[in-house]
Amino acid sequence: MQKKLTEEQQKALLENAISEFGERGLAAATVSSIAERSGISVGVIYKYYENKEALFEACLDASVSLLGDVLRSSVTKENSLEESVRGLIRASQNLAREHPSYFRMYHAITMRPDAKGASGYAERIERISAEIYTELISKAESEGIVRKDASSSMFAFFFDNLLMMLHFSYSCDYYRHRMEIYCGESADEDSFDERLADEMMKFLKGAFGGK
Amino acid sequence: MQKKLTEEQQKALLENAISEFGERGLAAATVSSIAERSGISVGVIYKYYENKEALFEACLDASVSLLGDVLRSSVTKENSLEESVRGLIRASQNLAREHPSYFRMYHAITMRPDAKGASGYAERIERISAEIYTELISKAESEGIVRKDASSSMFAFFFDNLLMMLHFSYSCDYYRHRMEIYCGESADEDSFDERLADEMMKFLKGAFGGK
Amino acid sequence: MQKKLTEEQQKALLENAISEFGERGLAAATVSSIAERSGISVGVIYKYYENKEALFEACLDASVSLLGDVLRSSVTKENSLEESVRGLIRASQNLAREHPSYFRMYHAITMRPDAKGASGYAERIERISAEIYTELISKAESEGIVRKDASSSMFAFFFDNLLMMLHFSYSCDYYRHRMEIYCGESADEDSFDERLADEMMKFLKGAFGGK
Amino acid sequence: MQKKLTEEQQKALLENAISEFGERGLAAATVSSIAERSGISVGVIYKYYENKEALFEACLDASVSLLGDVLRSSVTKENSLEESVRGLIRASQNLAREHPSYFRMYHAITMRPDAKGASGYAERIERISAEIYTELISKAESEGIVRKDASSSMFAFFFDNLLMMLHFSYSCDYYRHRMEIYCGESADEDSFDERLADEMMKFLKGAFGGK
DNA sequence: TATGAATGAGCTTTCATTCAT
DNA sequence: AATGAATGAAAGCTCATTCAT
Repeated sequence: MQKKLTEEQQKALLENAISEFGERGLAAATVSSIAERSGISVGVIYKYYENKEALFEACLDASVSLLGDVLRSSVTKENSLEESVRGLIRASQNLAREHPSYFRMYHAITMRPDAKGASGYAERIERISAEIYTELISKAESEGIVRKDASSSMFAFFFDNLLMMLHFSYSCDYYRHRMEIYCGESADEDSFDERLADEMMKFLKGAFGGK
Repeated sequence: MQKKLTEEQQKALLENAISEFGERGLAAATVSSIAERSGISVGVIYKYYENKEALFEACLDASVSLLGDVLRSSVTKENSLEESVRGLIRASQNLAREHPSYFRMYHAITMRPDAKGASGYAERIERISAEIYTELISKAESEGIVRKDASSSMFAFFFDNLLMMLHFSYSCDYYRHRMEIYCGESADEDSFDERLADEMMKFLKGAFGGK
Repeated sequence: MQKKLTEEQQKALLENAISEFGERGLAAATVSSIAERSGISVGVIYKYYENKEALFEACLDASVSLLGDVLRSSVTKENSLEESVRGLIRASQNLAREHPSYFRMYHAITMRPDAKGASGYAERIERISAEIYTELISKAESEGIVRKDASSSMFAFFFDNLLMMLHFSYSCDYYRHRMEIYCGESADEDSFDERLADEMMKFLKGAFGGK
Repeated sequence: MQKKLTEEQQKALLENAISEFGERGLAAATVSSIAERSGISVGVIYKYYENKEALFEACLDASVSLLGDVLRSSVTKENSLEESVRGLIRASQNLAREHPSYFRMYHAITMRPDAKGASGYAERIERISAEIYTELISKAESEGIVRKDASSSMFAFFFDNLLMMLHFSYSCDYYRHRMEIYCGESADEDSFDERLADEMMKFLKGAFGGK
């Protein structure tokens, strides 16, 4: 017995919970498995979180925060639009390789039918996206690259969709496998990520550049 | 007591199971709820499917088949490339509005970490996509619209990603909400679907047409 | 596995639950112990009763019903007031010896602080007493034995108090022991019950008859 | 951290434990709630009492002592028999209104089926009663009021029963409600207590005076 | 010596699965 | 062959008790 969960243990708890939830989903994850992974007792989890649901929410929070931080930081004022978008893609690839569970958590929410939980998170998560896209659009305008015949909001939607699928493709077994089918077996090599980023930039430039 | 589950009852079972799994996910769905929805007994489900898992797999199979059929049928030889792609988009929108659970099932697959289930399904599903894309590419070639500087496989991947997100956006609460944030609250009006299809076509034409 | 809990098993379940609750009280009683005593599985209890609380309520109902039936039947129209009261005492003694748990259940409710549970039962239980006392009072009036200087409602209260303590004295270990201290070690002999009834009649006659 | 629980803190602990046990019963009461009520830590309770059970026993002891003290003191040598009995009744009413938990504790003992706890307490408690009744009887004899045809031990038993029910009627929700049904809704007014005492005296005088 | 967080056994409840009818 | 009640393993959660500080 220890006097108190150390800072590390608390972090580990959250990290392990994210893994468990990411792997099994809210319903199938078990609190005792999370406790075991974390080397602590079941009971103590309930000292920190009211119940399994609350732990899940905390995991979402943590994931969303981290994702937000990383993605936001790749869109700096110094970079050009093109550099920013490429930075976003590369950061996504790296982050998803390192913390696949964070994205799987994200993926997991989207299954929930309830407006309360799911939609509440939608707001929270999209607020991050919004910040990023606002920045990108101002860049785009200052660089004079704005296709006039397009709905910028829908194009932003498509862009975000592509990014999101990139996240899943790098973090969920299924999507990774699918990506390999499309893009070849070299999916875990490092150069692959560069190549994919290149192609995605081409795709986006064409889409946004218009004719 | 009935002689045997009729064809209709078996179909209803699958349909209801898809709804239940689509709504709650594998873990949270209950066999007895499925039985109840279907107006049959729990016991008989176990005569047709070894266990809950097997029923789930059958639902995946059924969903994938149906989606495949519908999507394939929207890419006919008679149509031009543009007509085919637009057909794919419109069919996806309609199908997802009518049978959201089919897509949610699809979504559910992607949660599974195991190579057995997930990867097996990846093959199965992508075989369908492959057929479609083979057809599309042959159209593209015959129409002389092939951007030469692009990796066609990766561009196909991006295209499929966009389509997939379209599916989710029309079938999962979370993604629908997100789409509304991007594209406005009119998301359930009929004209909205047309408009979105238009914009998506523009996006794709730019991307594939390149400069 | 049986097709269905037989009528006997259902009765046994209730009976055993009454014993368990009577012995340990609501909080300390365990559902699995009740299942074990009854030779059935835990799960099936939840098919018959929504939860432990509901089972407890059902036990109260059953106890109260039985007590009511027995006590009511000992106050028949044919009997005189004196015979009726004595009948009530003797019936109480016998019933409490045979079904101590029924009275312990009764005793158990009285611990509950909530007006909802406890008071609701108070009404239900006292309705039974009310019927009995109404009958007794009409007998008393017809026999011309009514002390005029007394509050009949309060005297009824005292009488019921004495009867209640009689119940507890015959069904709870503590009260039995206490009765033995007062009335001698012969408390479980049969003649003792007769003697006690005699003395109680004397006590009551004095009280009600006045001087 | 304090040096040692002060006298007051120890008393408060006992007092609060009595309240908690009185309100919830042994099983439902929680040690940490008692600690919280008392402004001390859980751990220290285990320095003073081996376990929850032991604390409960100590609470019983304390309750019984207090009740004994108060009741004994209302039967003083100076008072006549009648004054003493009335004093006992009035003291019971007041005490039960002020310290309902003490009586609920007492009530709680009676639930315990074990000879160890329950019977041991019976002895302890009845020793107190014994002292009181010895005093009362000597008064009765000196006043020449002794009904010769009655078993004095059984009559004492009945008398104590009435007193006990009085205690419960003033301290437990259930019994209070029941008393209101019998004696009217005015049960919490002060004059009510007087009236009830009067009637009880009449009842007892009749019973003991006999014809 | 007091603290109060950690422990983990144990309780209630659910539900996949079985099998007597 | 279908039924649906019974089974019982397993989960979430609580709280008496311990012990590092």
